[in-house]
Amino acid sequence: MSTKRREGNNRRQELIEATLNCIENEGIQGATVRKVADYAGVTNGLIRFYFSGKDELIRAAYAALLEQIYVSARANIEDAQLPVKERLRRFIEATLSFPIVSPRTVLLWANFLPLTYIDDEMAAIRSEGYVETTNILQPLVIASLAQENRNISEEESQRFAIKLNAVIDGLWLEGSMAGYKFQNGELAAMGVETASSILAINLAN
Amino acid sequence: MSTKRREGNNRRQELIEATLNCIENEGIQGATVRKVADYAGVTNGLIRFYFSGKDELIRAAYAALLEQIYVSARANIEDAQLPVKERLRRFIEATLSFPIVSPRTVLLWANFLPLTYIDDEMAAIRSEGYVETTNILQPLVIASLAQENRNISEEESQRFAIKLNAVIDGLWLEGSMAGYKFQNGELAAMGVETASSILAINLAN
DNA sequence: CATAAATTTATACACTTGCATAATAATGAT
DNA sequence: ATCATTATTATGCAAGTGTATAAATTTATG
Repeated sequence: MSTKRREGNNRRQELIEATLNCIENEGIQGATVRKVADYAGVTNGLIRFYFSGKDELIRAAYAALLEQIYVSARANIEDAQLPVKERLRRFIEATLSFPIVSPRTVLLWANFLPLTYIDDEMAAIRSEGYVETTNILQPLVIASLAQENRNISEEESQRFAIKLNAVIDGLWLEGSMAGYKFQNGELAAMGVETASSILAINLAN
Repeated sequence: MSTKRREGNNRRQELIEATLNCIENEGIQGATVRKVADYAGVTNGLIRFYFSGKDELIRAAYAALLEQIYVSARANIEDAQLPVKERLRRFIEATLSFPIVSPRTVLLWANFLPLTYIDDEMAAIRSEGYVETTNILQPLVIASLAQENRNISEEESQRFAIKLNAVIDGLWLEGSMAGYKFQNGELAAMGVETASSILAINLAN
């Protein structure tokens, strides 16, 4: 009676990846259901079998993109054993390295961003992850400065977090769009340098 | 024989503004020739009278947006009489204030950006202005540091410019997308603060 | 194997898209 | 005022859009 799911069936995930590839290459305008189906090597009707419609497909692709970014950003900082300054440094380095730094990521990000101002559900997907990311930096800042006996107010730590976040975002943009300017690891090093200047602390290893 | 242009005829500029308004509200997908015509209060056929096609309209709108941004960014820094540090400070402040900092500007920027990866002519429009902007910061950095008897290499000044540009871009994004977080002038002040930290110089007035 | 369920394709439809073209209105020159 | 030029609308069309539906195929299960 109970219908078993066929194993190895990852069509849904394949369609999501095809959507991201299609948007990367053709833009959000060019990402029609037929072209997405082409990218996935199936016919367009199949999309309606796995998704209620194009809107749900786009939303799922956006959520998947943000998830991929968050996973990459948090890589190597989960280890609670690490010194906080090292965790902060690793977070900056991960965010300023491949695959977050890439034309693909920034292109997908730019293509989806306007949709979050038009579609409430897209806005919700964005804000979910936004809170998550914001809450990473501020505690690391507070802890890193506390290690140097610098106790700062809640407001100060928030401003530090905003500044660090801005540097990271800006370097991410530049590195993604003009990657030829930077050698391997140079962008991440500049991020750590700048963060050190802002916090008046030495984050380099 | 010579056909005089009717005075007060700014239809072309109106259509460009209508395009920007339409993209801001409906996204690049929603910006069809018919909707743009609606925004301008004319019928869709008229667009083909002033533009060879939709592509040319979009390109003209993008060029107009960039021009508006550059004009705002360069406001108040042209005066060669001003001390260089003040010019640098004013550039940062202008870039981190309305109208550059606004949901509209960041939305339009994000909507156009992907097109510059698909359409070569759009790419050309972007790179024209890109060079212009990049060449503002670096000379100001060199001159500002020289005033403090700090002579730096070409490479160093370039890295400083990239860092400053990153901070400005990142704060611009944050301020445009989460403007409720900042009081009047707070964002610009944070930009000047951060730039001061990066350059190890006092830019505040 | 036989049969039902799950998956995929094929086809059609109503609607939107950019663009072309002709008709109409407004303006300028003589 | 008349006429040519400029500006604007009205209408139509071929191609592309998302979606619905039924047919066909593959897979799982007895």
